[in-house]
Amino acid sequence: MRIGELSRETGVAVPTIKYYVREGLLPAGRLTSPNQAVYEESHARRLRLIRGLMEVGGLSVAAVRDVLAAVDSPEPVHKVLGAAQHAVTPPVGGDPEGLEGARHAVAELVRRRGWRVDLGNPSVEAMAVTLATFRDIGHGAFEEVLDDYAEACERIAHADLEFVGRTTEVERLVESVVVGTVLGDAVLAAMRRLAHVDASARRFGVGPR
Amino acid sequence: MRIGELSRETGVAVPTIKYYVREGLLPAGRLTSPNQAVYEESHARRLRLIRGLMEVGGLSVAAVRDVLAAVDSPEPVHKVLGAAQHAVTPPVGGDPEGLEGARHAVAELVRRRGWRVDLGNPSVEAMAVTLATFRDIGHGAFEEVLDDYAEACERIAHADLEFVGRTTEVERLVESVVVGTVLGDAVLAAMRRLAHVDASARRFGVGPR
DNA sequence: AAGAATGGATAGTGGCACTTCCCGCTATCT
DNA sequence: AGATAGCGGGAAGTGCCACTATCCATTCTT
Repeated sequence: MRIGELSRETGVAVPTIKYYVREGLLPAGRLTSPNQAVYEESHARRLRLIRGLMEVGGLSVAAVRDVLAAVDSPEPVHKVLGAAQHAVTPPVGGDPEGLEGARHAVAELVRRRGWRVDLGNPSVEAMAVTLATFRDIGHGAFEEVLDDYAEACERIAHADLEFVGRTTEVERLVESVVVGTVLGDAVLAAMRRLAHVDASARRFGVGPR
Repeated sequence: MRIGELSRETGVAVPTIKYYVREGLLPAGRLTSPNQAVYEESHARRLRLIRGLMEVGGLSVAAVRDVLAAVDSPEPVHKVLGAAQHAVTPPVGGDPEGLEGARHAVAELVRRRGWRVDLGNPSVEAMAVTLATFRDIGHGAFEEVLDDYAEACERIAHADLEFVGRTTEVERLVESVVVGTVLGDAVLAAMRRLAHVDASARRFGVGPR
């Protein structure tokens, strides 16, 4: 496959493909002469993965690079999970007012649920920052739903692990972890909105049906 | 309060505050003379809300404007929910290969769960695009977990409605809907990651404890 | 009285994800 | 064999976004 075909195949413009190669997201094609190269089906697959992570997952080029590095690394799955999460968790913004208290609330939650989670985990901090923001803007009562969220998340995590375990091709198991992590967020967010609409319709008796 | 104090109070630079006023995110201060204005505590609260939506919720200035318009509108709560969701749902990117089939999968899910959701809802389309992307990159098996996700989301939506119902100040009820929708996503994503780490630790027997 | 701060407006900045342009070469059509 | 299209590689440019800097005349603070 030449670059033009790759472009047609995936819907990604040729200069964009070149850009991704320069940025280290996509391996270069195999040169057959000083200015001709061939691309394999694996390039097309990788390219679709890149676009999915960016367009649906909302990742930046830099984040995609980190995530793909995790996918390609020979680490065991649970280490890759950590690396992928680290790459995906956006660098936390400024630190809000009640951050210390929010950190404590997260630690308490982790303890209550008996989660085997290191409190240095970036998601712990991300959650603390979010809870602190809830407090700052006067909606600290949100913390009362945390346990409901936690139970829901336990169920989701269990299902996610099942899904990953079902992946037949072992060499793409790590990829399915990463994809499930990133794109799963998008599905979850969309589905939560649908559930909101439904719950709201039931309570206020409006909408279809 | 003058603009300098407002800036110190909220940690937002003075030119940035002026920018938000120009962009219609923040009402202007009340002029006491041609070049002096006073700001109330409400401005500080609104400013913190803006920063929270942007930094934690990841919304653009334009999205924040739309969300705040919903907050300020005199519509009933369930209408505001729809408007807020519309404002928050990022315009869907390109349409992937198997979009039609994915749309069908979403419609089936909605039918199965008996959700009172209009299939024209932007979140339906967002979810279809995401599922189509899963298929495109060879992880269509993800759809097998949709029902687990759905049950988890029903629980979450129920808890969210409870939370909103507990809001005592009626005039900020709509705000709590919007905040819960936007920042709740961030909490949910972070918590799902923590649950992943825990589930992975249990299955592979690593990590703390 | 003097220095700092303000409202309002215009222009400029830095980061990001491309996109354009160019060169000399190669593949393909006729 | 010649014409035409496509290619690899690199440098520069584009458009958008969220600010940020500068300016001026006025007003507040000390």
